Amino acid sequence: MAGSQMLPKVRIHDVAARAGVSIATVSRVLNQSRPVAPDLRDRVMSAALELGYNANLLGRALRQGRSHSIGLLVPDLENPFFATLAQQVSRSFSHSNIDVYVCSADNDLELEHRAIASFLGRRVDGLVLIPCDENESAANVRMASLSVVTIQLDRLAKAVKTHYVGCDNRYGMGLVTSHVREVADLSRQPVVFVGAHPTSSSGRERLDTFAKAFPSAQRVLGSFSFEFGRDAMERLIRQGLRAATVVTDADIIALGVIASGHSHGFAVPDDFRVTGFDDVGVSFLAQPTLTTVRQPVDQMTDSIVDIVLASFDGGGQTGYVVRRFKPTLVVRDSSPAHTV
Amino acid sequence: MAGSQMLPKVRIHDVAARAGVSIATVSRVLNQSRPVAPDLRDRVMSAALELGYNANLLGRALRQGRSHSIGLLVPDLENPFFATLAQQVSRSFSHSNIDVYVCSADNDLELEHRAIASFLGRRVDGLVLIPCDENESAANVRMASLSVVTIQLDRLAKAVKTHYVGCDNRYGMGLVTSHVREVADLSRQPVVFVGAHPTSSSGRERLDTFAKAFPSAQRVLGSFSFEFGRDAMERLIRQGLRAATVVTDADIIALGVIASGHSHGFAVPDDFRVTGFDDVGVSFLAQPTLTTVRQPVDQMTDSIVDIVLASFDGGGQTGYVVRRFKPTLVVRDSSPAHTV
DNA sequence: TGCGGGTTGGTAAAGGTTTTCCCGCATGCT
DNA sequence: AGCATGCGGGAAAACCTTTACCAACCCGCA
Repeated sequence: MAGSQMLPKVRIHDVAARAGVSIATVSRVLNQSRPVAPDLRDRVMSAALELGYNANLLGRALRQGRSHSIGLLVPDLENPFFATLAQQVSRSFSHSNIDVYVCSADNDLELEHRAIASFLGRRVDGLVLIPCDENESAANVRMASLSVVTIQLDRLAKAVKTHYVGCDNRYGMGLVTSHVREVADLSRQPVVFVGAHPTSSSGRERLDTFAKAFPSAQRVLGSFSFEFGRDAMERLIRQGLRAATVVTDADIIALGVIASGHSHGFAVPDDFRVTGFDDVGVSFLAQPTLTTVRQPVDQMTDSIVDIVLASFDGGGQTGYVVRRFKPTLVVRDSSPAHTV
Repeated sequence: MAGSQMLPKVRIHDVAARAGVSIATVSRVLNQSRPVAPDLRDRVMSAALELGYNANLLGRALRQGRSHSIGLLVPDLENPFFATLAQQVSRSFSHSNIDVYVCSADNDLELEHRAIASFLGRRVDGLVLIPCDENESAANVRMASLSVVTIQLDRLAKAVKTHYVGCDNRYGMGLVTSHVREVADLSRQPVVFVGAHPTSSSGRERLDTFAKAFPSAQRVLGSFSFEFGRDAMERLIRQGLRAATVVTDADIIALGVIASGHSHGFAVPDDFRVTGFDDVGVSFLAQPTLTTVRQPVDQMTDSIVDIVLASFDGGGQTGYVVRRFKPTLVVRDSSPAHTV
């Protein structure tokens, strides 16, 4: 297809021929791996330029045993929090000479397995994983960790020992429950939890903390999605709920809750107070603006770079890095601190 | 780092030794490239399984001249429309044996260049590009198109001939302007355009069509982001605007517009009517739900698969595929068809 | 029995690069 | 003048796989 324009690939051999030197010299010039006489270097440089030489990274990786790339596997790119993580991981690595390649597992264990196997087959130098499921993903994560430096991000399949970067979900949900306890007029308004089934570590930690703070509160569980938040709220209202403080464990769920509340004619925060988690970009544009827990995403992704780079140098040292960043509570209009 | 657990990579040679056959036989069994006697095949299979053999895809790609992968380069993963496209492209390819790797250019021409060069160096079999800039990205797109089958998606750098898959933006914006003309009480409410600078083809096509329909309408231009939508509306209100039909060229901008309107005490759609474009997931959860133009994303990504697969077979035929899908207008509460 | 054809296994080349090893040359020192 | 040193260049091995080519074998058939 349009094959006519496809240029024949120019190899290092061609550059060498044009410059009148050996391929070793070309390689040394291009990688600056050893000093080369100025005149030869110039000849090589201009030859490469004129031919439009583009090194075959497969050959290089095969020879060097490293591909100068890492893989990032997210459960779902349509979840804005994961999209933000992906963007930030890329950004944090953009100043190193390591390429970041993103794959989506589409919340499917089989696809997760295939994606990891492909990454390993392509010999990525590191793998950043957000496991789909706290338990079921363990085998997949283990496979990765046996071959390459592996960092679990946000979610942890704790059955397998790897590096981990995330936020302190218990602490974050603790901030929420304190806030809710302080703000909600508990004598009149019930507290309700709407969140994901605890199949991911983040979800479980948040739910656990909430349950410990409000043992008798009603809980509605589903998935990390707008739709679930909307449907859950729908159900609650149908059950007769008319006022409550609704604690969710993700902004996208909170947005669904708010939308459903509005569509039934309720006011937020007057009738329902709502809190989120993650502080994704849209949350401060929600109506009303959303109280949520902000994760220090850029610090998290920066520390991933540190771990990866450190693993290249000190390939020998043992021990896994576990970094849990403290999130912060951002109080906005959906659950105002002052009495409404 | 935790290097102790790193398993030594098992090569095809090891499998062959364990099974007592030659490496050629192992390759033939694993790829089913030629029949192998049942007993040998079983020996090879179990040997591979026991050793946990994971083929080195670099070696394979180097030899075969194809990597069984394609690259997808988006300008910005935090833009939910691009995230959705990325997810859907992955999903559409998940039934072929082609891996999709996503990269973000972070709206930066230099990063866009680097990403494409890396993809080419890794010998992807195809490249799906959403160019950052209609004009400035042309050189980058051209570089790609000279080496590999290239498909521009959503945005088109028309200076370079490639395949293109997108939606008919003029038609889509035409649906909006008809709707606005029909709905808006033009005698009282002005029509205002808030959208991105026409540096991408989609943006330009949408703006052109709007400008042709409402030549004298005010226009505020910025970037494809929540923040711009909010700031633009802020400015309009400061300038004294109290009621209008605000046409935007992206849902994320529309969300910013609505948020700003609300925060200044205005009602949507009573004071301001707002329309979006793209129909990203959040738009039907916005408050009020957002009138927008839906792109048939799954059809678009499916046709990308078709183009890529076709280019593998009929490598010879010439001509570029250009598919512009008709979008549809989705009228919701932010600009109701009935009089408010 | 001899031969041809089809099937199956192995050997080796090829794909593009980096890097080790070695050699020649020039320089500096005694 | 002679020797040690060091710098820069080239040849070739190595990375891992697929595949073209060849050899061997088995079968049936004349």
